[in-house]
Amino acid sequence: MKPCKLNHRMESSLEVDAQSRSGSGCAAKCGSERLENAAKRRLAANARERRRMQGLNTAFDRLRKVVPQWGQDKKLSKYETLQMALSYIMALTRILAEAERYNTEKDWINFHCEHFHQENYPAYTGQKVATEAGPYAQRLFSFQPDSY
DNA sequence: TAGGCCATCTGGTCCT
DNA sequence: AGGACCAGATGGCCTA
Repeated sequence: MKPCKLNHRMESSLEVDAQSRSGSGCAAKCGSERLENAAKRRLAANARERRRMQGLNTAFDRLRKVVPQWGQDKKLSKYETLQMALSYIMALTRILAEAERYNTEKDWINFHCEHFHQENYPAYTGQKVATEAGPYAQRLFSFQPDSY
């Protein structure tokens, strides 16, 4: 949980709001009720936003689990996860396309078993496929992510 | 210590 | 009106 500096900012802005309203006819009680309701709405919105972001993070975690992450002891960042998912999907799409070009299932499986190893994958973000990895890996992971 | 990544708060906009 | 979504701001934590 983060410290509540921002809450202090919120409180002060609400104070300004309340002061501007209560100056004329509005009773002090009315002003304080408005202030209280505004604060409650804000807190509720904050809680909703927290839940929403937690849901998003859960989705990222699920995506991390299905995306290749060989030997990466460190967890992929959100950006890296998206880039890797994109590369992975494109690679699988290519594999399916290749399958149509091979006559027998056995030929196709043999072809991919020979080349489908970790060293043929670039490590997710922006790394170019090493030329030594061979034409298969280059075809498989030709995608280059945009730079920031 | 700087830079990257992240969680949270916040106000604005859009949608129902 | 209220909720969902988004982007900007801010500050904490971690690592090179």
